[in-house]
Amino acid sequence: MRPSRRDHLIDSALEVFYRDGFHATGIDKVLAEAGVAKMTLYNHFRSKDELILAALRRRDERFRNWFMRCVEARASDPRARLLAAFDVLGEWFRQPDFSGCMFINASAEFARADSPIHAACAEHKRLLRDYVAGLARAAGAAEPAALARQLSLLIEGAIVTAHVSGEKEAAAEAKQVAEQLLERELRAAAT
Amino acid sequence: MRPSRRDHLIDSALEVFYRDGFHATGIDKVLAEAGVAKMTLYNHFRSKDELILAALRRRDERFRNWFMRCVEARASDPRARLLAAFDVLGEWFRQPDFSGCMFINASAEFARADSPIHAACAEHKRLLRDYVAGLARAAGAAEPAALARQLSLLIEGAIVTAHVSGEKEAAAEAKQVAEQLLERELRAAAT
DNA sequence: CAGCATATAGACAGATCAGTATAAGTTTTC
DNA sequence: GAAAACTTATACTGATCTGTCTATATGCTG
Repeated sequence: MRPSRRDHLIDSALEVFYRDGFHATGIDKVLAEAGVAKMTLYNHFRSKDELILAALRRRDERFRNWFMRCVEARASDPRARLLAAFDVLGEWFRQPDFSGCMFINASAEFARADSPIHAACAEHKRLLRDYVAGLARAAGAAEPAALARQLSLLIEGAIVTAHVSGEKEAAAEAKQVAEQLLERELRAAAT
Repeated sequence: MRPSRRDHLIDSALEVFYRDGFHATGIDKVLAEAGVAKMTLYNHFRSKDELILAALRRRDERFRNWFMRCVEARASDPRARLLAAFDVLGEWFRQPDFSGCMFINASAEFARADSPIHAACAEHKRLLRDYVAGLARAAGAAEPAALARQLSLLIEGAIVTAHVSGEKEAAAEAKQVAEQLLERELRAAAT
């Protein structure tokens, strides 16, 4: 039992839900993709929603790891890393299976703020912004939290624009704005 | 035939699809909401997807009208109007039935770029950005198209943040960034 | 009033949905 | 190697899905 059935099930769910959406995807499609029996699924998860939650948790872990690794491989200086984040976004947008942010998509389908799925999406966004805030602090920003909120607006905007309008260059445009923000913020911190 | 059945059907579809999502909403729920027979629906629309398209078209028309009216009521100077747009966003986010941008939500559920529904969403975003570009041009921006793309990134980012994370203040934060962009862009145009 | 377009309710098709039940088979573990 | 835990296939529930069919009723128009 190396790649446990449970793990494999989550991976298949992740792929299918990201590609085709949550409500549009039936349990049977996930099972076929995973090559696993239905009872196995319901042995490991109470319901479809719990499987969705597990898939989102895995996506959060994988995506943030991938993102941070890429950022840190591209630059070592914290200021440069803040800008490199937008280059990584551009790389993501150009991946052939790019289909927007899975958490924005999930929030669209589970719109009630009290849904556990929606809450998981908000949590993902919070963690990503915390990472940006950490870089901003390391870069010596006067107000790292405020800068992180501003940069995150640009990040979310670029993701949406890349997905809805297919404009992969949104990452580069967001980067230009980010440069202005950084310049001003670090100038302010220097005084 | 004053408020025609067709119109009423589109209005009901608009409301229910926006509130509950597209795939999660059955035709029967729309019919119950509209108080209309099923055959009437299929007399006016080929399929559920065509009804969704009609609802999105109406939403596009209504939303853009509402948005532009609000912006123009809040300020008369083009530069001030560009900033007022973010105040209008904040007003939108605080509406009790706010559930994100219907077009971002639709793009999440209909992710394939070749879907007519997805295309309608891209078109809506294009039209909204064109409006911003018009204001930017009137404000005397050196590069109104580029400024509009940047401001649109902030708009989309604010919408997503307000919906996913429930942070209605995202509009005000985006406005602060917009002020910096405007200052620089109009300074550049003055030289 | 006659005629025509449209709307109605309701049943129906056939597919798919999430989730359960059962009984046989396979692994793991002790 | 036997017991315990897990996985399998298949069938089944009962609900819901989109879309069709029919037969009746309503309302507008000439």
